[in-house]
Amino acid sequence: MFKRPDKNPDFDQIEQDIRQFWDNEQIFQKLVERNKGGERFSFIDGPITANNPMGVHHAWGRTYKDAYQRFWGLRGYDQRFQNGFDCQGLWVEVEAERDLGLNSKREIEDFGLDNFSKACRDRVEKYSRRITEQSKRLGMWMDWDNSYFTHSDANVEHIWAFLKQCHENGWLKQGGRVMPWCMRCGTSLSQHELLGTDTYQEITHKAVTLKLPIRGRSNEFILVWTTTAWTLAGNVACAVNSNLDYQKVEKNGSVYYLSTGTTDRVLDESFTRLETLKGSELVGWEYDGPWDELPAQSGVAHQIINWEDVSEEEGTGIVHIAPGSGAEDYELGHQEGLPVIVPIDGEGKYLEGFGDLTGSHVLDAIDFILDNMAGKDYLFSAQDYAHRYPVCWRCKEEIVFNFVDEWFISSNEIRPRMIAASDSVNWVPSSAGKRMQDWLENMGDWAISRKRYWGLPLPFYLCNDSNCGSLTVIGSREELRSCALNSAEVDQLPELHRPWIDSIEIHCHSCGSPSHRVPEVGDCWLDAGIVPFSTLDYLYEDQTRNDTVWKKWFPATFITEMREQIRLWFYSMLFMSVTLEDRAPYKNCFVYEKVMDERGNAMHRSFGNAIDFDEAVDQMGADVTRWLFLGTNPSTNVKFGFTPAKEVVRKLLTLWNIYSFFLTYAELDGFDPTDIRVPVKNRPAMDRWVLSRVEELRELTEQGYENYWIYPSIRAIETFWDDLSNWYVRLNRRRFWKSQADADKQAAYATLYEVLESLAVLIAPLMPFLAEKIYQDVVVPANEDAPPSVFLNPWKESGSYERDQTLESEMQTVRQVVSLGRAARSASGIKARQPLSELALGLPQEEDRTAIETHMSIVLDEINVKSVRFVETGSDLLSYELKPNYRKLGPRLGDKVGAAASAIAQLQPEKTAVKLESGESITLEIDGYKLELQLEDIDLRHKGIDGYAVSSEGGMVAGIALDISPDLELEGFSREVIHAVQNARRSAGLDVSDRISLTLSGTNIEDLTAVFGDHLKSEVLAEELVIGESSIPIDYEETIRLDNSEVTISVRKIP
RNA sequence: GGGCCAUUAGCUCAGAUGGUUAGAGCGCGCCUCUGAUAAGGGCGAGGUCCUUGGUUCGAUUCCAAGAUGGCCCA
Repeated sequence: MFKRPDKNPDFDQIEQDIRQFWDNEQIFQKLVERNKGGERFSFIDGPITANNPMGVHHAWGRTYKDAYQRFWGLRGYDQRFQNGFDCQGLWVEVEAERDLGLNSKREIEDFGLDNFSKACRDRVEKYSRRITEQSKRLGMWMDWDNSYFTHSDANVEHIWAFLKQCHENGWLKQGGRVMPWCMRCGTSLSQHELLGTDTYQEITHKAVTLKLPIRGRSNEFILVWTTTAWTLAGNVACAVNSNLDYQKVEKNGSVYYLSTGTTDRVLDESFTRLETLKGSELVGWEYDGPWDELPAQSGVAHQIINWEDVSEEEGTGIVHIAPGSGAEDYELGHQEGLPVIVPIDGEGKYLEGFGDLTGSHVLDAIDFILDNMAGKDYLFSAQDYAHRYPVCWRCKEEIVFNFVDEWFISSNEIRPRMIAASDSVNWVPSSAGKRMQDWLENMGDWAISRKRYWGLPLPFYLCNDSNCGSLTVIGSREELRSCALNSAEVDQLPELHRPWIDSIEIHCHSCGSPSHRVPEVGDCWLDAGIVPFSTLDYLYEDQTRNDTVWKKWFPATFITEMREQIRLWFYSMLFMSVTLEDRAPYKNCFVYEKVMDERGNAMHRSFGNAIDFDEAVDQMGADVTRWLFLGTNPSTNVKFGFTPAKEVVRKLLTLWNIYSFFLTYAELDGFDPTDIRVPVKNRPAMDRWVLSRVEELRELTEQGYENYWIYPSIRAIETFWDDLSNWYVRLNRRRFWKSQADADKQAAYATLYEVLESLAVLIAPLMPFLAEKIYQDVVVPANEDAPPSVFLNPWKESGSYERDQTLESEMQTVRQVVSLGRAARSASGIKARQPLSELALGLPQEEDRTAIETHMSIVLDEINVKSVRFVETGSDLLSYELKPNYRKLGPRLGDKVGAAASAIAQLQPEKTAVKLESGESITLEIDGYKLELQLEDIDLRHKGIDGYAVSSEGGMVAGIALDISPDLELEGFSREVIHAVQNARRSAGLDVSDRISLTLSGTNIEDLTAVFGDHLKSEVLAEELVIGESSIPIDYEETIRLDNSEVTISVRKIP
């Protein structure tokens, strides 16, 4: 039967044991099997990057993923439990490069693309295994042998099909654009890659102000400011805002132009204002470019143009325009018909045609550039300038903006369809949906190409015949095979990756000439975005049938990730799904925030405040980690650390103590839960109350699970087990340890057993280990028919027990009155152990009095009084306060309510109270109106009781009678002695069930034992009570001093 | 410039369909209980519920503007 638990739980050991148990007994497999064919809960896992061990920030999301999947599993829903790994793209490449000691694209190519691809593949295989183990440690249940990997051929093929669809829709375009570009990685970054949290850093650049000669006006210059001096070699124009005012100034003998708002900042010394001009007056002026002598600059006419976005916040109000090196510059240049000069190559080195600059790197060229400008006397000033500047999200090198050829998917046609699809999704919290809408309204074309290696090979084939040059987009491996010059080569491909696939050539769909694949690979968000299709065999079954895997599981019932995924995974899935199926691929999308350290700062390795996942679970345990995450409001950052974890442990110990209490006595008593003979309706009110509370909790928690908003339930569960511990167990302890094995004891055991069983199931998805532990120790040993795991125990739908709301509210009143009574006792200054004669209560509400009468024994016990007296309204003892009931009177009286309030304050409270209580109404006169008031219109508050130590709250008042009769005094003495004996037992090291022989001597002991001897014996499990000197050997003796007596206690254990 | 979120006790955070005494935990001071306890209970100190307007009989709660902080876009 039951085993007594360890006093101090070793959570780590428990979790290991439970995990072992699940493995040995194949519990997860049994669950999956049991639920097969049931209603479906389709979860799609956002792939975790298999590039490093998982961190605590992953653990937050994975806790949610596991909790909701376990919940729907408990309820019998069929699920796929498929985990996903993100396996290719720049982030994997960067880590693989680091491992291999490579530091540029050339070194990768020298190393060999086949070797490099293998290294990348090895890396993701290694870390996917590692993450799998870590996830198991967290308690995550997944079908780990069936995880998906985004570098799989299936994934590649499904993306090809998507891209082909885009091409057929006419959305695919190749074009030159200015893109954020990482010179180290040698690739451009997409819009969403640029926007991550770690993608801006404080960087210091030289801020350069040039004075460029204006043509046809000798000794007159425009002042131009830039923080990217390397782009000056691509300057083709300067822009002013035609609406701004500009100044012509004289300084040190030269004449300069700059905007009025910037003069004081730019010209820190003395200068003379000569003239004010509108920006529009400057438009059309020609000036000498900074690098006119370069071949790349030949034929460029440098002019001042208008641009309304020019502001005065920085610089001079005259902006240098380099369409090859800035996105806005490019747009503007395009409108104005300006030439595009591209100064650098992919590594950041100046191209041919840039004179002495050619071959030097933009990050190293600044000194040369400054010297050169100074030599031409173009340099007005230069100083260090620190600002937030974008860096590569993967390798942290600073990026540049560079004009490159990339592939794009046009977003204009799909935009309204995506907005509509997003609108159909239940976003939790709803602000996530607003963010998605905002993102969709502003999204640019999707830049899908990367000039890299380990990634999706874009299936774009360009005809080798320059007269044709047609683009063929391949939609599947089979199509590639049928179009290939040599189909056998396709059959021999080890995988659909570079470099192997690069050697395949196909027939141009237009002219039949050989066509070659473009060298680019795809954005990794294509890889992740396709999974609602690729993992469900979308291409591999006939989707006109109704019984396909995809039809069964698409769209996902539920997905969840952290908020930045709105513009990443949620976005790319939505894009692809709307393209292919014109609908959202998920129904409920739950979004949470970020993991911070316990003080709310971002976790960084360099700050020393980062916590490794392994360290976290090892030290706090998986259940505690999970509980900490689950209890956080998901729309705020979680403050994660060992200090908050300690608090969680403390809360968990309350639950542990209840479990431990139950097992201790159930073992002693040999309680048999399969033989419960007391039906719930025949049990004491306390039992029915706590069972009703479980039911309330079940309803609330179930809603939390169903609405993907579980965190308020965490608090409710904590409150429940606190009530269970400090109200139910504390008040009912005696029922468990008393010696008679009667129906009352049966009822107590049965009730606590049922509560623990229910609670274990309720919390199982949240803290699976402790829940399973409780279930294994409380439910399984005593019941052969019990399912072997808490997770195979069917979820009891709400309503399986009746709630008793009357009883719940009665108990609420009782607890309120007990609390008041305690406060009154505290005010009396009399020790709680001393019984007193009377608790006087003034309770204005009839139902409150009824509640106290119904549960009188609880009140008497808790306050340690012999009787309760209700002090009736009108009694001289009671004082009152009358307040208007605003809820009633407000709507009825409108702006007269203030006048009514002052009239009520004038009333004589005692008389009015009696009148109202007897059912009569009273009449007030306000502003000439007669106002009739009933009892319900007045908030009648009892304030004090004369002659008692009192406490009052919310209109209730409790008073303690202060007089102590000799009988009461003796009883108080007996309780002191019992308490002292109990302490002695403990000091003697006795077990709670040991029987003793007890010897007492001291003042008044005879009087005491004459009245309370038997009671005393039964309380302390004494079989024998001797007064006076002990004649037998003893195990322990002590003398204690009470108020005005001294008692010697001797204890001997009876074997 | 636009969007989203937050602002409540020393700290961390709940909460109120709008009703006149706004809560918890931690921390602090005093008291107390204990035959489940790494515990528990009571009392106390500590709040302009960010500001200003509006709606309303009544606003900390709803609306608007602003401030501060965070996130996102341009």
